[in-house]
Amino acid sequence: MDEVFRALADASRRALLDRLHARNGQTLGELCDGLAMTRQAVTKHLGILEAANLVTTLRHGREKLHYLNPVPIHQIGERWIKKFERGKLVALSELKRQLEKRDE
Amino acid sequence: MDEVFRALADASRRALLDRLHARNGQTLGELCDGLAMTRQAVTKHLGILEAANLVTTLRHGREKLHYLNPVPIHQIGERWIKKFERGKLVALSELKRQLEKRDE
DNA sequence: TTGACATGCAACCATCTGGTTGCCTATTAT
DNA sequence: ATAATAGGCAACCAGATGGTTGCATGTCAA
Repeated sequence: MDEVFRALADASRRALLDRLHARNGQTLGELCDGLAMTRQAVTKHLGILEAANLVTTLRHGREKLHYLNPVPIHQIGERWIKKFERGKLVALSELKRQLEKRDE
Repeated sequence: MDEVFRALADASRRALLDRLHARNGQTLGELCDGLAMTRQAVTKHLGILEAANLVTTLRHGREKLHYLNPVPIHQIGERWIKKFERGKLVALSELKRQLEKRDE
């Protein structure tokens, strides 16, 4: 879980996930295209995404195909984001209450 | 948006958010209780959470009260997580398809 | 008013991170 | 066979990060 959050904390990596979301199964070379980064930097990012189980790879000859695995993202949504959804209005009203009693 | 992801990338900070979710409006001292960290470390974490707009503070005399703001978390859910929800089954079936044509 | 309490500020430190360069290996096409 | 292509490995580097310690400031209570 921590690995997923960490992996998502970098904008370059989120961009890579976006690219795979747009077109799944891209090679390393394809994923490098147009990025202001070395291939090795991209390799490292993909390694981190893979370690977080957000990307799965598949060797096909000399090419390495990358596939997005959205399950961990979904889990974060379920196990983490949703927990804070319900509290939204409650929290705001409580803050309002506190602000109002500021000058007591 | 990037700041929010960054802020959430640390387990200590997520724990602080959890604490505030459990009981909103805690002072710095209260938030430090039971944590294996200096007060200053906690201060820094709270500063990062505040910069990401995940926490709002309110001075009350010599105390500083901390309030959770779940809106950015909600936004991540809306703008980011949901995008990958729909693709889940699609991606899996596509991966399956690729795996099957592996030995062509 | 003076001491205790809650927090703020700044310097310092080790380690992690994102990136680079240089070279090596494996596969494909001519 | 050989050259070009796709990718892997390892060392190195600057700057960010998470943490510490020491001291200063502001506020409340006796």
